[in-house]
Amino acid sequence: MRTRMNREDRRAAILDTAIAVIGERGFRGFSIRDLAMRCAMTDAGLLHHFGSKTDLLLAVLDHRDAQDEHAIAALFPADAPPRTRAEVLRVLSALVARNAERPELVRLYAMLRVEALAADHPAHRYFVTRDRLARRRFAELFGALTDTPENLARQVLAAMDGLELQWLLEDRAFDLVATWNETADRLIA
Amino acid sequence: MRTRMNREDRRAAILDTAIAVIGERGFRGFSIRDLAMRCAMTDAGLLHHFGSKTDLLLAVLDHRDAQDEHAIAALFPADAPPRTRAEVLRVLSALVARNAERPELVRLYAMLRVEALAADHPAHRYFVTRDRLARRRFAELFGALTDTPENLARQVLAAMDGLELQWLLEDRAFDLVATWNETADRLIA
DNA sequence: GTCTATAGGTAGATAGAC
DNA sequence: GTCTATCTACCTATAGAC
Repeated sequence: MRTRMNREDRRAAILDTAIAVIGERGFRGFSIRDLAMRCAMTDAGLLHHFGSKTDLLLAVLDHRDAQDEHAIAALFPADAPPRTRAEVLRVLSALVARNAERPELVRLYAMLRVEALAADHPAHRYFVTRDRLARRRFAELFGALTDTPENLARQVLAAMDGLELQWLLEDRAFDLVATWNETADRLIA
Repeated sequence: MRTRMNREDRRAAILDTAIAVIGERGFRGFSIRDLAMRCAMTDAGLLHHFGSKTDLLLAVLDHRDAQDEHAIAALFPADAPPRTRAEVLRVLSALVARNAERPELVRLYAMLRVEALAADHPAHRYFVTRDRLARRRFAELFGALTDTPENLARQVLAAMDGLELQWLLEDRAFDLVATWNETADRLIA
């Protein structure tokens, strides 16, 4: 007796499982068949919803971006007001705290970002654009704090990503947010 | 007219090419056949030297460790003398400078470290052990500078790895060593 | 919307000739 | 030591039944 799902719910369920599977094995390392089994379907059934493996990957990334849009926009308002150091630290801490609640997502992006270094990877363009945007947003955030905001943005992003990966490597054995707050306090003048 | 190689030279040549190929596609993403072609051999010929794909990966890691042993030992002497802040910064800078000359190696380790998050990855144990050792060495290095050296070690390692990955993502468009020196100066009290 | 069946390709690994 | 040939297994994707 299987529960019937409508198109939207089924797609959403597949995408959620795909986040975990791709995060574990990478885009190249996972198979449609394996993902389909975890969704209690056949591979053909799954491909009915997403035409190809590549389309599935891009759908995962789009899906996540749509979900995160509001939260990100709230932290980085378009009118970009000048910020005090305390405000900046609070924004960064909130970002990390958000990620600390979504380890599968942190893992997905860590995996794909490295895999997508290869120019022929289907997510290569996506990550080039995404990282450029992240650097720009961070540089704007730091505009009032230093005369080389691009440089600081690079270092802060690197430290943040590095610490999140370390947190996964150590099986989340330390307090990510507390440790990040310490790093940020040292890194930002 | 092909150049004949003896066993040692052939193995070394394969391992060098494997560093590049695995760094580009990951362990799961590359094929023995592709690697063999880049070495101007067949897959069967290559497997004569390394019994299996997994054995090849472990041979790559062993090979690198043997090559790096001396350089690392010189930077982290076993008698572990107390260090001044300036000495510590110099050691870290030397480590990063060394990596800046070996981008294929940085990429290999970045790729494998993420891939090997999965417990069934053939290099999983290797990286668990390796990261623990790195944290211990760094903590020893920071012993005289702070009363929470393990905590600082984690943050410095994370920032270093994160910046090296950023450097690859941006196609080495910034000066890795200079940027790292700036980060380290801020991070280490 | 999900299935079975299958096409068509590529993978890792082995056997045996040279 | 390297080759050709081959085995077995798995992959993505499609066609068509229900």
